[in-house]
Amino acid sequence: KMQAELDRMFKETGHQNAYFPLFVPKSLFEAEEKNAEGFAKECAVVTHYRLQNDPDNIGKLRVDPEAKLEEELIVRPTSEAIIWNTYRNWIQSYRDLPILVNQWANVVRWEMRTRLFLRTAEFLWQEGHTAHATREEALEETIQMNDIYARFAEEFMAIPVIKGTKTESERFAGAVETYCIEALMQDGKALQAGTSHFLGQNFAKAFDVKFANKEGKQDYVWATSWGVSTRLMGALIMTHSDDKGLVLPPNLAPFQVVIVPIYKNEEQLDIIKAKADAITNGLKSLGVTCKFDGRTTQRPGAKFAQHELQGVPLRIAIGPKDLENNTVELARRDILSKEIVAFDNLNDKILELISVMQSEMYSKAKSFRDNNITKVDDFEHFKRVLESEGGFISAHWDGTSDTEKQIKDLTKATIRCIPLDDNNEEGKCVFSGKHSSKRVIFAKAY
RNA sequence: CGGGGUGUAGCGUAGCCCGGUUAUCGCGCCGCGUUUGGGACGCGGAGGUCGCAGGUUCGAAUCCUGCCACCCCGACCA
Repeated sequence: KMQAELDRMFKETGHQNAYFPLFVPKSLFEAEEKNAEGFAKECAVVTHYRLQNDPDNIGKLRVDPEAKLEEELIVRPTSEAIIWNTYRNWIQSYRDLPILVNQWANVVRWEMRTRLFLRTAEFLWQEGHTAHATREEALEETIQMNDIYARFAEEFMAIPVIKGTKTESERFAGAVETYCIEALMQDGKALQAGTSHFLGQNFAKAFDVKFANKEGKQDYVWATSWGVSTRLMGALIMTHSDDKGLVLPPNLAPFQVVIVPIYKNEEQLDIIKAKADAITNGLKSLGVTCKFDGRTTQRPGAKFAQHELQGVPLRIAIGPKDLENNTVELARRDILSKEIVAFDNLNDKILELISVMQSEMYSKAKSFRDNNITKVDDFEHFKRVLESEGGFISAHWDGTSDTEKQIKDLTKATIRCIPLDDNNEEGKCVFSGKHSSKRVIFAKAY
């Protein structure tokens, strides 16, 4: 569902999907130096292409030492290199531009330590790679895509985010500027939820991608790349879940409504089934997805618990009492409330709740986030906040990497982003006391 | 790589210090019956190289040695 919604948003803004190879020859990977250096420490590398029976260990296989590749293949940690190597062949003239391509692909980053959903060695993501004739157009694209990520996070995932740019030390390797959306998890730690990079002409120069502009002069193309990953699933879980399990916003739930029958005999089950069919069909025509949990192998209580665990937004229970009174029991997953609803009002009630739940989940997350942004003006306070409630810290920074690093070494907090809002405010750096023209967002991050 | 910890049935575990019946308990699984408005109950049943290898011993899940795997913390993480 997340993939489908994002894909739709990409297509609405003129992008098309493509797919590029998983393996990147080492020589291509090396071409953009900063990018290569940034990822070098976490690359899986293919060195051989064949296994054979191990003569010393019957029944086991070993790597055939004879089958060594002449050039190692890097399992893509990101696809700039292989894509720009391809774009070189696609672009000669400004008439070939822009190229607006996205790919859904798995990538591998051999992290020293992984963290489920948030930093897995292999993950699924989408990576957009665009090529433009002008700096302005590329920058506009970078910002547009960051805005799309923010909209997706807020409107579909019900996760409030802060849009901003990264500091130099947190920037994507090879980028001129990295835009990002930053979210705050329930435990007070920050999560980078998406990034959009303005690559300038760095990759075009590294891969020699030139085009003839309108004046007939050769120029390097301007580039962007942008991505979100299965990490968003971690964000979803860590923003909304409670002790009973997942809480899915209605806009993302695979099924928005589940119907659980409660019955004493086959006869009752048949009647309930007929009602459930009517409800399901009625909801379908209203664009609401609904399934009937008719399993005879589980009792109602077990089904309730399971659907809560899986985060189904709304649950309808229909039992003997409801058949008598022409009602159903309707339960909300987000606040765990239940009410009896007249069968005839059900559709209206469900439509209303779906929209209420979507917006309430967002406002709940937003007020949590807002209540956990602390304005801080001295370093002792800065440390105290980090040690207690955590969250985002809005503080002045003198703009130097040195200060940023010292703060990180002392507190483990990093600058999550320089917000794009226009709250420019003169002040003094929370660490060095030097001049600052804007507050930035610090936090401990995943 | 450094520090700490754990390996016993599909999952979670007791037993280990202090060696000794047929390896404990719960969940789950299978069968039959009764049940069904919040994770059912009763009866019956299946399921085990106690991580691996070696050693000590009359006897090892338990003691010793080596190895392997996994987990947590840290370093790393555009």
